[in-house]
Amino acid sequence: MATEPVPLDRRQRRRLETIEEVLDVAIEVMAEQGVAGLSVGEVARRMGIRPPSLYVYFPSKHALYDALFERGARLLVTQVRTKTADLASRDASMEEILLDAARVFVRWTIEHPAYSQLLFWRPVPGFEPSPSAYAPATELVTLSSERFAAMRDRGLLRTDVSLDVVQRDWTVLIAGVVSQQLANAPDEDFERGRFVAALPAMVAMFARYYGAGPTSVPRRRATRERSRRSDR
Amino acid sequence: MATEPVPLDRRQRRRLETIEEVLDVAIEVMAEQGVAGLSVGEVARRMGIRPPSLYVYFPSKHALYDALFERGARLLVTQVRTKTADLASRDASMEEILLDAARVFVRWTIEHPAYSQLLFWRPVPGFEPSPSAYAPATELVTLSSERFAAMRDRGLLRTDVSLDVVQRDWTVLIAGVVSQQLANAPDEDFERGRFVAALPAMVAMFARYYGAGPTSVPRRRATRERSRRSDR
DNA sequence: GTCTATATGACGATAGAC
DNA sequence: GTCTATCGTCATATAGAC
Repeated sequence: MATEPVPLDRRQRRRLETIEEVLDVAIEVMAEQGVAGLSVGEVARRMGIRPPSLYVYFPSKHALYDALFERGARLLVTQVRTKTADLASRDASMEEILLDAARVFVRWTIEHPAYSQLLFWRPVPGFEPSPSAYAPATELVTLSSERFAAMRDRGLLRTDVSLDVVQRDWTVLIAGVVSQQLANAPDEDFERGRFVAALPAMVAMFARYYGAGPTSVPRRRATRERSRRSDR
Repeated sequence: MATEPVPLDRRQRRRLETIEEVLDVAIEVMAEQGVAGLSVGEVARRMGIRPPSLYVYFPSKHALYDALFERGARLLVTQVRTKTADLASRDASMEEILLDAARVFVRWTIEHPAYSQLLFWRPVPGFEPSPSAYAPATELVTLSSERFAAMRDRGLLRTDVSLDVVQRDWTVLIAGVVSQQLANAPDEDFERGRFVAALPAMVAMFARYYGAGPTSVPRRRATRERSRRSDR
């Protein structure tokens, strides 16, 4: 008798589809106009609807940014989970594991510059992601930290440095490559990127510095800071 | 007899002072509202004048950004020239020289986040610095390259890698520290910055990798890229 | 050089009819 | 859920009097 057994779900699904479309178009606009150049009116225009209609799905522009932030982080997490090779099973070197992970990560950021700017820079004055939107971004750090913990368990990592420090320095390295590429040569793709090309060397110096074993760390010298008069 | 021997210069000087004030206030606004949040009206408001008056000094908002870009680069160049210790005279190590230079550079960026975002990121959709505004920024690269060239001459640098590559990787490293600090912990100053604290280690791994001598590069292994199925 | 006045338009967001 | 209409605000930029 009921021709539509779940009419509510149908409507909800339609709603979700529209939301996805809004996000797709928003990313498109951001890629062209810059992250801060996103405008509700422009999104509506491209979707063929009027600006007020968007407010049915997003109560404010900030909410739109928030959803974009969360979706970006989710997409990147998925990419890292999916595309990173499971090198733990084989006896891969630290350098192999890290270069693989770095390539997957950096590739995504270069192919999704709009998301990356939103995720890794601070281009929107008033905007800070909500805790729920930030959650998947935290997962990225967790993933990376677990990888380092696993490497330490396998004896690939120096044991005289905390995992937090290793993790921090690793993010600095990756952020440097991404930042330089997106800021100075945003039109180059992953294969041609001049700063992406620095990845192997960066990973090599990192692995040589933080890797365990006598060959990788020949002379363990303290790297504490010195006070120097010249630096103000 | 002539009480004002150079009245034209006086007027010109007054004009230059006003321009300087505009730039000061503009930086102030950018620091609070974000680089993209700069508005001509807000600058005028804080100066106690009307927006049209600003157009006497800057024909457009882009021209204002351009002047800010140039001034930022000039300030940074001056800082690097002035504050960097002349370690070439003494027989300083590569690590000492680089850590000193890095600290001077990074300190300035942390203490001038608005300039830094304008200089090193791309926060303003339509804006690209004019060639003349870009000139002092180029000088920064030249300065750094000359430093590496000097180190090579003194036998501190590996000779099997081009200076361009060394220079590129160095910028990646510094950009990583600055980018992470400004994006993730913009409220921390230079001394307390958690990513600034990564500098000694980053410099150490760089020096160990690119420094000359048998102790710094124990096992010269090729770091060519491998094609791997997992990376898309 | 500074002002008033204004052109011109975009923006985010809301009210209320359908 | 979508629309028209509109509010209120802000923006960049220009014209022309003083």
